[in-house]
Amino acid sequence: MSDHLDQRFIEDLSLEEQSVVRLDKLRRIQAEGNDPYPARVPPRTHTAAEALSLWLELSAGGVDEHGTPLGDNPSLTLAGRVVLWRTMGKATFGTIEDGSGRIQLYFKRDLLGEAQYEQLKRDLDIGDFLTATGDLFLTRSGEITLRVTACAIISKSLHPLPDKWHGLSDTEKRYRQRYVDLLANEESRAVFRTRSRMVTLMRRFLDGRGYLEVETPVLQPIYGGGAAKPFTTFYQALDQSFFLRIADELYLKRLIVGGFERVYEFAHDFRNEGADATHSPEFTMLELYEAYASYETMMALFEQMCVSLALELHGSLQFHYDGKQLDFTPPWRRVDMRDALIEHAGIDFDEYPDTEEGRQRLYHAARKVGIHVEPGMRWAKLLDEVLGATVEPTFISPTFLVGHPVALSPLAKRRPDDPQRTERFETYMAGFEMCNAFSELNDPTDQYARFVAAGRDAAAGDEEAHRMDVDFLTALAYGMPPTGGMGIGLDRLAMIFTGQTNIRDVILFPQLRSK
RNA sequence: GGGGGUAUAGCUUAAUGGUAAAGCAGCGGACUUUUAAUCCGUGGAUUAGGGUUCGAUCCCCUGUACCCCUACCA
Repeated sequence: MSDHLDQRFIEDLSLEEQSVVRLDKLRRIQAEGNDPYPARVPPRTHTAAEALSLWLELSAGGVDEHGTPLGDNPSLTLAGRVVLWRTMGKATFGTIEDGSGRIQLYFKRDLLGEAQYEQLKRDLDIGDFLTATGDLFLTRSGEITLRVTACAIISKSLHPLPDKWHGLSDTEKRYRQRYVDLLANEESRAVFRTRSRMVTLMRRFLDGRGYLEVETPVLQPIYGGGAAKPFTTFYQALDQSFFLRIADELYLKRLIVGGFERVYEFAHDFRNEGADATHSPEFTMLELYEAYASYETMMALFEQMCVSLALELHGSLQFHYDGKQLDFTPPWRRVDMRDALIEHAGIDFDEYPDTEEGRQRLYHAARKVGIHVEPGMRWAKLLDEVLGATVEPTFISPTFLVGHPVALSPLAKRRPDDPQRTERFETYMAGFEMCNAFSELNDPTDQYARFVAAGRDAAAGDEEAHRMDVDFLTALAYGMPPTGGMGIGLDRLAMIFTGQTNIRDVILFPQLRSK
């Protein structure tokens, strides 16, 4: 039945026995003059969900002993993927699924005619897309069902679907072939619907506050706005190496310089680093900047945004995540980094200045409280290690961590009361970082000094050190108003609101090694 | 990078140093209101390579992929 090209198709796609059978059915449908992939199909009059709710109206006037409405009973045309199929001789029940849900169809030989009925029985497989026209009735067991008078296969499926009851659970296949995961697992579809809804709500939230959504370059000649190893690429037309952005911070601030007072971007950022349950090398960050605002403004904004997300997505400010109870009720706890380190690690970083001597003493102090640190670690790195090991895991309900030292925050403004610390906060939920915000440093001379300091690390071989960006400094030198800015880890926030504990489960197509 | 785990039919699972089992899906048959329909019959599989062994899916080594922990990643 299959010609030469079909044989190659079977080999190249590694079609198994069942798929070859389906391919034969496909060819038979064509041989009988029907198109299994028609360009035009009868217009769908209702989705499954619409048909089900229509039944409430139709049945309001009562139904007869066959389950048919006594009153008006219009003809509807539905379409969807066949997910269940039960033939019982001269009658068949099938269930189709469309984007709105599922509905049962009833096929009766006497109604369809023997030829079409037998053809359907013979050529249709679970997984095929079907269009069906008929009227609604209620079966004996009380299920709303379409009594089909005309139908057609509108797309033939060659691969058998995963188990109708267990779905697809193989992790690797779920990531590699997300389409199979989605079509087989309603829970997976729900996760991505929720993520999408979350993004919509965030956009609406910001738009409602006069923010402007912008797009800035993914390919950047100098990577900046964070501390991370970049992906590198080559820009042929410019004959120059470029980097995939690790952040869009410095571009959004240029827009503030340019006079846009409130900007945001949902940015795909790229960091050429390890992947684990909370890190993906390609991830999404929402960054936003607001002129004449400070980190206090950002704190209130993030809190309000998350409260509205929790109410919209969970209907409550309290919900469970990974077995932990999270409480979003404002005001959120605010914890000073120095106080928290004294409390949880017994280390007061004010007693360890950022000098070689102070660094060494901090190293030993960290060792003493049992934290795994390396002798060569920089002061800021040591502090971060201690923080990550002792303080961060205690932040389950949303918590603002404030009071970061300048050395950890090269783009943040100094505190007026303590120039060695910054106007910065990070928000933690369920023990990991969700957001990072500060009063943006707008003093070009101080920013220059910070780049120079970072440049020493870069010269020492630290790929992650901030790079001197003269154009950015030039922008600041034209004058940037006092500005509050924030970066929100969108994937992580999606994990919180969808109950997922692995970042790959909220990314539609996570990268895996090629097989 | 280090450590641990997993890999069996299209899917979900079982078992064994001696012919690899089941449910769903498939194929053939019965059944004109089923509900994961049911009933009868039936084909199909041990991640790749090497070793030990009379014999390996199982034991050993190597590779590959995925997962977890750890490290890296503020």
